[in-house]
Amino acid sequence: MSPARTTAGAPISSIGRAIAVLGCFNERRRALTLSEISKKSLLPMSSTHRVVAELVTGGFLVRGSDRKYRIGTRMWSIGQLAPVSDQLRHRALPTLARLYEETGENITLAVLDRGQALYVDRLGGERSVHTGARAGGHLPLHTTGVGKVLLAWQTPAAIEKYLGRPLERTTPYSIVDPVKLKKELDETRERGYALTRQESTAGNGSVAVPILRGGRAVAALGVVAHLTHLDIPRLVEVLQAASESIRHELENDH
Amino acid sequence: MSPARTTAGAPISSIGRAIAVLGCFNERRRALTLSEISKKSLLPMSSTHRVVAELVTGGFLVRGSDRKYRIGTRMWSIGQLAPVSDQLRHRALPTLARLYEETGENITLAVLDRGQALYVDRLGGERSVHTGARAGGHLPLHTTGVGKVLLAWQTPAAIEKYLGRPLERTTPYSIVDPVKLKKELDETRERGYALTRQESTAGNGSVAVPILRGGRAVAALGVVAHLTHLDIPRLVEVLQAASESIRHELENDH
DNA sequence: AACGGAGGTTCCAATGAGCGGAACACTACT
DNA sequence: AGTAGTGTTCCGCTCATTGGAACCTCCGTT
Repeated sequence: MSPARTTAGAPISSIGRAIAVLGCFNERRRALTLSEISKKSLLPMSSTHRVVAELVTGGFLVRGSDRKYRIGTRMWSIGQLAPVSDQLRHRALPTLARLYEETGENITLAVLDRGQALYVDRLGGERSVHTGARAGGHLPLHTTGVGKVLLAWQTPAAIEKYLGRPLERTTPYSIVDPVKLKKELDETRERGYALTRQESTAGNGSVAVPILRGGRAVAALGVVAHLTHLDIPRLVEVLQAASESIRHELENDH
Repeated sequence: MSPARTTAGAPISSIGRAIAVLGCFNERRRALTLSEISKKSLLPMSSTHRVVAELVTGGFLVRGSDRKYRIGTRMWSIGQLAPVSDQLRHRALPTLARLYEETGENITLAVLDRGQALYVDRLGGERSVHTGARAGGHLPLHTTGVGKVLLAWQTPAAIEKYLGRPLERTTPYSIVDPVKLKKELDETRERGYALTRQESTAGNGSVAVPILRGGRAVAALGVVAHLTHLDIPRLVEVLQAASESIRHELENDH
């Protein structure tokens, strides 16, 4: 009897293990030692060692001079072929860059993916604050500006469905009460943009606007900044202009 | 005896097969049917079916309504964690966007990766011409502007090594004679930028400049456009300014 | 309606690739 | 020298993986 196959109930295939290993990496832990991978993936060391070695051979992992493993260029390269709102990203990028120049703060572009906000692009690293958002990363809908926007402009049914699930708390300011969140979403829809104050990360606030098509948000555009920098009226203005501009780009020749 | 393990000499592990399947996808073929994958990967249909099914379960592949398979969001998401010139890309993006606004043409940023030009960013889709370049894609060093730049500013030894290998031809204008290419590289270094005329794709030309650090090109910045649009003096000027600007960005606070 | 072909899926017996425990290295800190 | 943490190799058992074959489901054609 082989323990690993009996522990979790469902037997895990070799490929499933490889994916599990790759899944250990995330925005917080981009470099892992073998033991860390072993712990996170719940695989025995020797199995981890073998799987990891094969992934390195395939170029999906690389081992740095610090002996830690990282996601390899090959994985990035193939990943780029995924259809992740390609149109949107291409059309929006120049506008995002302009926003970044104007504000000097983190600019984020997110879409709805599997009940979370998927950040498809993010501009502005060192000049601005550190946020949880990363291109390729997922964050909850109810704690982020772009998330609240994406949720507010969904169908009522989809909103209800989201409210029915447990709402995770990430800071003391997170809105985790379904009733309060529903009210917040209504207000967001009314005023046309969303605000957060330390609901996702301490010290930060955000403003976000939807990119609308047929009454639904196909994406959300946001600015994250330190609370003390947050000039809301100005940001709302530039964001709404940018959103309009992207909407036009999307409508042109397509 | 299992044929698949004896055909190619080296036995291929389950994980290796999965990687081979994912490797079937490329810029030309972003959506594949099961049979196409089977043919390309040289795996029997039933094996392909199983491997693909597991990759779908893991979110590394998705099946569209056209029944074709595509790279999944999960793969993109994890791939984003790969350290692909992160600093460079973040710092350069606003400058790339400005270049795009100014020229309206394809702007590319590439680095050297495994003896090829790896496009780490590309701006400007529909407004401009169609090129072979794609963020995440690899192209030969000797047929592209950014490639010639990356090669020209390597060590003499690295250049000789490259010249020793067979040079692939992609258009009738490609330079595939090592002697001519060496001369071309010398000229490139002298004048400070590279030019191509239909050497990569028919009808297109390009201008490219290096982003230098310590006498070596850490990256190359290029513009690809239809030959008739190619205002070389102007492009050289804006590219060199942009290169300078990115070089400064890279030097600041790091 | 019958045919044919291509694409896709399921089945199943055989088997060897993957499995993980154990023993072994290597380093670092004490 | 001792201990703890990390990484690597070995090896016999076994079950997941394998691929041929049968089957299914759409097509367009006859």
